[in-house]
Amino acid sequence: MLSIVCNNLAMASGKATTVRARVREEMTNEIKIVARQHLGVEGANLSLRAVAREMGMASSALYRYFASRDDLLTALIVDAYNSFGEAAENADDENVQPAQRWIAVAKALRQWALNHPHEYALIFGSPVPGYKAPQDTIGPATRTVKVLGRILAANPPISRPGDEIELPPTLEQPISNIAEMIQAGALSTPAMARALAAWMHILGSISFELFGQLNNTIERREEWFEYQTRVMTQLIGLKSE
Amino acid sequence: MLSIVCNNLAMASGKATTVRARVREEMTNEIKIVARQHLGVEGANLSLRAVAREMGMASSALYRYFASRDDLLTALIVDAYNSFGEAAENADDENVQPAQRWIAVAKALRQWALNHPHEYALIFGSPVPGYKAPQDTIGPATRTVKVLGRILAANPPISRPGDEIELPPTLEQPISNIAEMIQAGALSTPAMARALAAWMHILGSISFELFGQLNNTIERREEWFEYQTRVMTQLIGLKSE
DNA sequence: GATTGTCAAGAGCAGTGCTCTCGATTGTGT
DNA sequence: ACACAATCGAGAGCACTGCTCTTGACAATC
Repeated sequence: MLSIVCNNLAMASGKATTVRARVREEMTNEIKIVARQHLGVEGANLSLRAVAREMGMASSALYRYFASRDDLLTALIVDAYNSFGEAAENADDENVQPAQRWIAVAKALRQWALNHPHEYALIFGSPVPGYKAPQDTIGPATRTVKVLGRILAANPPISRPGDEIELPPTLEQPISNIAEMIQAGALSTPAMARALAAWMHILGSISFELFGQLNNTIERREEWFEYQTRVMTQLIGLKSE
Repeated sequence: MLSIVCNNLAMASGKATTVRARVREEMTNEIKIVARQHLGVEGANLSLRAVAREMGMASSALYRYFASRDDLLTALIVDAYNSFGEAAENADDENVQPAQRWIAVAKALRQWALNHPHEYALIFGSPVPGYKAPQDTIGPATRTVKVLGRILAANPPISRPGDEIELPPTLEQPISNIAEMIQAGALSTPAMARALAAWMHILGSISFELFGQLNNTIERREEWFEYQTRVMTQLIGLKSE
């Protein structure tokens, strides 16, 4: 039954190399799927042996596909980043007013986190002990912020009288570098800085809720999150309808 | 040599019960200290056996003092919450202007997190897998926000024209409940809501930096954090200088 | 058809949390 | 002062973990 799944997926992926390569690719995919499931019920401490057991193979055989447990974790992290970024991309609609655009993306990210709590914890939670994030993760990691950058670039924030807190000169360069990276180079540095603050607020707010800090305080979390995000869009200076 | 340390500390602690009780109390303290050190170099996966090894005793003997590894972790979490709250309390100076007060506390919290990264991860990072936060933690957890509440209560935020985003009616009650809890009941609910958003921004910003998301982007992190926090105080409506 | 590369399985090592039992020590009541 | 009870540390042991190495079976290639 495994082979059937493998063949189907191999067909879908399109890469028509040798049969062996296709099977191998499908095996690694299967492993990641099972590992993701185990991550969902077990938490961050993923057991290779348990994954192997569920797949009906010896634990040692897993090492043909992933050099170590950290390697498997890295693969899951990359996938999580991509899935997170994809959620943002799908939620973004260019035909919507800027503030609503930002809020919609933020809500989609929160919903993704609620649907994939352990994968969210994998990328934005405390780093796993012996693990060092490899270079593979920085690409997919920028995918999400690029969506936000697109919103900012398309709708340059209105200047907000009274908000002119002088940006320290030493921060000018790094902030404008970030603006370049997310392809919103036209933004003023204070606007970019406020947008970054809003970004950190989004992640902080999601983490706060997901990691249990909101228990026994606020129950209407969706509304609370949306309200907060709307306040932050006003801080950024995004026009609202 | 261990007994000497124990006696000294027992003298200091003052509780003059039986010798056995004092030694026991000091043993648990000693265990927590060693565990904290191991937490610092090893990360979240704390090894009871390693702690016991370092203390020169059998791993099974540890179970005389902590019923399980989770129990030891809980003790460390409670201590961390208290230490975190204490840092906030010490940083708060009533004779300072409101915005600067808020910023000073925020900076102190960030500094504490930088000095105790693993303890910070313990309380604000992803929850450890099989662990359920017991009731013991909610008391020390509110200690920090009460400091912020004190600042808000002593300096009711000025109303900010243009920021009147209607707070959803369903949020009125929970928000004012929070205001009550942190003893800032006089605050308006929108002001309280904005302060909460600022609080989540602080934690999000610290986590962002501490968990490595800021790598290769911003180097002047102290200035960056302070700038952001100042922006947020303006959002709250705290008077500056 | 023989060779080469790939794969899964098993045994084994060092480590983990945790339980149980067994002496030894200490504290307390008579 | 003595006996009883409570406490404590150590050791063995169980089931589990990540990981390595070796062995044998299979498939692709020349």
